[in-house]
Amino acid sequence: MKEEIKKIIEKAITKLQAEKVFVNFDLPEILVETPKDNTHGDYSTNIAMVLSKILQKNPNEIANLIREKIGEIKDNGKIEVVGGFINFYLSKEYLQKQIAEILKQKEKFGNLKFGKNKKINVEFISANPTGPLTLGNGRGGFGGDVLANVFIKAGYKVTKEYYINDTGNQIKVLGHSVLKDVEAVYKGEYIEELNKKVKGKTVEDVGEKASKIILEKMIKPSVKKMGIKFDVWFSEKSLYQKKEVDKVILELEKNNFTYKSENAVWFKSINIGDDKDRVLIRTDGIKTYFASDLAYLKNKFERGFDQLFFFLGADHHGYLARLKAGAFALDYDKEKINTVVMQMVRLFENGKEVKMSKRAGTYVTIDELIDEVGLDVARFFFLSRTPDTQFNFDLNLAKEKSDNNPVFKVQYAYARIFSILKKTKNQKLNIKNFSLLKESAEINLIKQIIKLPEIIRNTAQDYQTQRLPQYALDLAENFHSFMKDVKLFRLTKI
RNA sequence: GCUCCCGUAGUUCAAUGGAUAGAAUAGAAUCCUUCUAAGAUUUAGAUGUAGGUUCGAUUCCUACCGGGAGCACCA
Repeated sequence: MKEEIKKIIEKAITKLQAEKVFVNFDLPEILVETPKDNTHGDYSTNIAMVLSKILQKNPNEIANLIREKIGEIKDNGKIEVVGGFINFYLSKEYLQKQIAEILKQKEKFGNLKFGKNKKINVEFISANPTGPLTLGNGRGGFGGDVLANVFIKAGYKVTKEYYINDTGNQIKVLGHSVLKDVEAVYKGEYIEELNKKVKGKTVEDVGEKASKIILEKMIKPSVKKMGIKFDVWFSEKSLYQKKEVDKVILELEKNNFTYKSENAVWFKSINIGDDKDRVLIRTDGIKTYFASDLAYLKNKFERGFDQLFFFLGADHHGYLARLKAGAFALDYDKEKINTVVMQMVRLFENGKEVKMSKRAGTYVTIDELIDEVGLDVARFFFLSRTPDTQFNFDLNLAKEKSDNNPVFKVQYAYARIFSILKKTKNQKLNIKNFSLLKESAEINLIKQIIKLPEIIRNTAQDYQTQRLPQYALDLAENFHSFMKDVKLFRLTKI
């Protein structure tokens, strides 16, 4: 609808130019928006204000000229000019038709062609297999999952991917921790259990075995519990086994992006977007995580993705520059790399901050949270705020609040809808006459429902996933109002 | 010192450069006691400070104040 309005306005302006009412100018982009206040119409454009400078005319005058040229549009109730805005109102007939259309489309309603079937890789969580998933992973997990789902709905081909750092220093550290020797770092009950269970010849061996158990018995079940399904679990170790790390270092050498200094091999990234050079092979011969990250990046590009998304914690925000430099040096398009940086989740207890640390063993796991408040509450809780702002999490408050949490309003609406569907299951309903949908509660509900495609589109563009819980809440509220005002079964005895 | 994020009702959060800054929750008032719940309506209450750009700034720019994160041959 928005697009149609844009075209209509464009046509009107072009006509006015042809008639020499307007001078010729390059048409600026026409913004059609949904006003916050619905008395200002269902759609609205500020084009007249934008043009007032170019045309040296009063916005209201311009708006009226355009309004006249537009004439009447089918499906439109009325078009009004107010204070320079041109406001469009949808007619009841148009709205009623939308319901018929939705019933035809069923769950395909809201599917867009926006993504043009482009391939997107969304990597999220990717927590090291050295301990359980915590609240911070909850934020990245739900956020990544939902954004990936939005992309799917918007018409992209999406791969949800988890990168497992199953080799290297962290694994060695885990080994020490499980053996409880002097170099032990990680603490917690699970370490105690692994200490009893895992035996191995070397520290690395112990670490690797332990990390496999953590991945299979802790992380994967947590992910499942979160309602997330990954398409690919990608192992870092496999990159070494297939010599992809060596290959990528060779390629950088060939492209003249490496040098040796103090017996270490460096990636010359300082002049291509990064603020310093990065080590690829340390003096002791060990390749850094960044080296395998580049191999992984190359691997993703080779799989033919059009866009790569990384969900990063704020503590990794500097990572983007490094990755882009890597892509550039490897002759890939660095613009295909996108990151969503999630600010930190800080844990509070009784108003005081508790530093979360896997190493110190002070953290709240995502399992604990879900057990405590339920999956819906947890998901809704994390998703309802923008990734840009830090998240102060008070478990006591979350528990307390769960009784009057907005999510229950949404669940209640779902329950009521389900109940209606159950009641009508055995009745043969012949739904044809949509013109009966004319009460204001009905009209408002329809207007809310048909916002979905726009929500999907906007979110696919700006990644602000908090829009979705908000939409669900608005929809639930409209539905409750509707249930209050319209007695669905008033003619049948229940 | 440099880089990034954030300062909005009592609280938790919204607001593609637009119209009277929206919700939720807590507060006040009224209704409902249910088509399975925790439902509906009304009401009061906020943009850190100082400039700038703009017809118009919560949004963009600058400075300052405050909170957080990062600046390793760790990830």
